[in-house]
Amino acid sequence: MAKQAPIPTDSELEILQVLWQHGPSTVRFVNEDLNKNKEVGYTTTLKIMQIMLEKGIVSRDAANRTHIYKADVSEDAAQKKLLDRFMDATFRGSAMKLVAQALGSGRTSQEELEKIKELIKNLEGGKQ
Amino acid sequence: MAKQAPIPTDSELEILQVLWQHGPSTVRFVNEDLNKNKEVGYTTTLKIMQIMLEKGIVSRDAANRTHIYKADVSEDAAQKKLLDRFMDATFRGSAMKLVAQALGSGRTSQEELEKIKELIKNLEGGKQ
DNA sequence: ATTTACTTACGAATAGTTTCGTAGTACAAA
DNA sequence: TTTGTACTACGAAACTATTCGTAAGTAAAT
Repeated sequence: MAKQAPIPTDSELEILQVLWQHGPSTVRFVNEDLNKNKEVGYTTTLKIMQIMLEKGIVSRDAANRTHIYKADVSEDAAQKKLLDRFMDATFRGSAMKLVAQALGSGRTSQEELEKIKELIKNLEGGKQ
Repeated sequence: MAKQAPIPTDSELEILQVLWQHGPSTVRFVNEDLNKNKEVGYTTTLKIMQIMLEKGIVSRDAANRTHIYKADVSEDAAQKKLLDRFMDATFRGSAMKLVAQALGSGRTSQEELEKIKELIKNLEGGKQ
C-alpha cells in the first residue's frame, strides 16, 4: 500500500495552488506565478518542488530537459485534511463556530450566502 | 501604540485553548491539561509560556511564587486572524469553498445546520 | 537544620522549513 | 566552435519552533 501523502507546508501549499489552478506546470511557470505576490528565487521554488517530489506530493514528467510537475493530491482532498486539522486546533473541532466566524467577518456577499443556503438545503435533503 | 500581538504558533495555540477554556492558570495546570492529549514535559510548557509572555500573547501575575498566566488576546480575535490566514492560504480567500468543505464533510449535525441557517438569516437581515 | 518538592530561568540540542549559491549539463545563438 | 542562456541537482546556511536538562531559588516537611 502506497504511503499516504503528508500534509503540505505553507510554501508547498502555495505551489500546490498554482498547480491546481493551472494544471501541470514547469518550475519556471510556478516561480513566475508565485512572484506575482512575493519575491521568491527560482532555485528556492525548484528546491521545494523537488522536496515535494520526494514526499510524494507531486510527480513529474522528466522526459524533456524541462520537467513538468503535477499535483499528486487533489485540491479537495488536501483542503479537507488541512481544514480538519485547522478546525481541531483553532475551533476545538466545532464546525459551527468556524462557519460562524467565516460568515460573520462581513466579507461574504449576498450571492455567496444564497449558495450556502442552497448547499444546506441539499445536505438536509440527503439526510431525510 | 502597543505592538500588535503576533499570530500564535501551534503549541502556543494549544496553550491558549487551555487559558480560554479555564481562565487564568498556572503552568502546572496548563501542562496537566495538555497532558490529557499528549505527553509534554513541564519545562517545555513553561518555556513556551515564557515566550508567549515576551511576545505579548499572555501576561502574568507574578505576585506569588507560582505565577498565574492569562491570555492577552481574545478567543474570537485570535480565531478570526487565524481563520483569515488559513482561508487565504488554503481556499484562496473563498469563504464559500471553506464553508462548503466544512459542512460537506458529513460531520455536521442537523441541529448545527439549523443554527447556521439561523445565522444566515440574521446576516441577511442586517444587510437589508 | 536538613531534606524534599516545586518553581522559575535559561541555555542548548534537535528538527523542520525556507532560502540561495554553486556546479554541472543541455541547448541554442552567434 | 564558442558563448550565452536556461535548467537541474545538491549542499549548506539561516531561521523558527519545539523540547528538555540543569541550575538556582523558595517553601514546606521532617
